Amino acid sequence: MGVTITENQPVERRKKIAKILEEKANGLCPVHDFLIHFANKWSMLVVLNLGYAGSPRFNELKSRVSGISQRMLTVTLRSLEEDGLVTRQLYPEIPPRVEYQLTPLGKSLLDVMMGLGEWAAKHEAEIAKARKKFRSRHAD
Amino acid sequence: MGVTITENQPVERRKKIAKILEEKANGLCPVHDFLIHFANKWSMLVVLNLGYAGSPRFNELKSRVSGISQRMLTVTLRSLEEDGLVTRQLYPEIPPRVEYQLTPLGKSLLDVMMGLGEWAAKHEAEIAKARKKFRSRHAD
DNA sequence: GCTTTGAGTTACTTATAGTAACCAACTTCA
DNA sequence: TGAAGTTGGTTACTATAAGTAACTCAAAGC
Repeated sequence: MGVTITENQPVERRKKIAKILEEKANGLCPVHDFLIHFANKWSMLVVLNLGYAGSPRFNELKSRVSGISQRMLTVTLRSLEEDGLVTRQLYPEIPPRVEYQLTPLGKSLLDVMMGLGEWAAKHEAEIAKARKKFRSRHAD
Repeated sequence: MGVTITENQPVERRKKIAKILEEKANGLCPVHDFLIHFANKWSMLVVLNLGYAGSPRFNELKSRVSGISQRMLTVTLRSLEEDGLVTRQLYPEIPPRVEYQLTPLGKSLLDVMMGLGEWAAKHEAEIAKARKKFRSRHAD
């Protein structure tokens, strides 16, 4: 009843996260370092979409990830490839055919990302409500 | 053995995510809409740090979230407050005292974020290896 | 030859992140 | 008296990243 939600989190888990966040390998904690590359909407949406699309071709992926431009899809895919989350298979035909796929590492991240996607979908209305409230309070 | 990791994901779950990503309320899918606000390293790191810091004051949080500037912390906290993830408690003293705290909504997101943090820590070395490999292949 | 095709580039504009200096108003110390 | 320190910010500016639109390549089809 008066129990807060974080208390559902095992204390051990919270302690571990605290430790990770304080840890610094070559100047940055691993979470920070990863988020620098990955914490942007296109990377996340591309991983999420690759999760159920199999091994789509470039344009197929482009039409799935609604709103993304050709350039940003290229940039995002290169970055994911660099981090070892995605493979790029080029078939040297003309016009070219290129297929993208999650690596095992990418698939393991997908599991976590799906949680985030589900959270976003579940709490959509609550967030919208909060924004509305905030804006009416801060309107002048 | 030859089984890929995504196959560990129940098919039902993948289908649901696919549906969510295609869904469009006022032009955007809820995941996209949420990520526009939240998919940046500072928001994620602030939520993660608030997760174990209780209700820290502004400067306390600033020193925890390593590398964040005063301005970006302010901007990030306002955005989190707007989305209903964080509360801001101002005590009108001088010098001022302000305490930040995750809301229940913020705490529910924390659960998911901890998964992401743990993933990043676990796969740090693998990512570093992939980056090195990518760079040596693409060096000219 | 002119058009289409897929998977990108390139050049350019706009938005966001990052840096450094400044502020308010009260307390402490000299 | 008056200079310096305190906290939680702003403001003005620069650097980086995202977004937009036009262009490319090499072959196939008309």
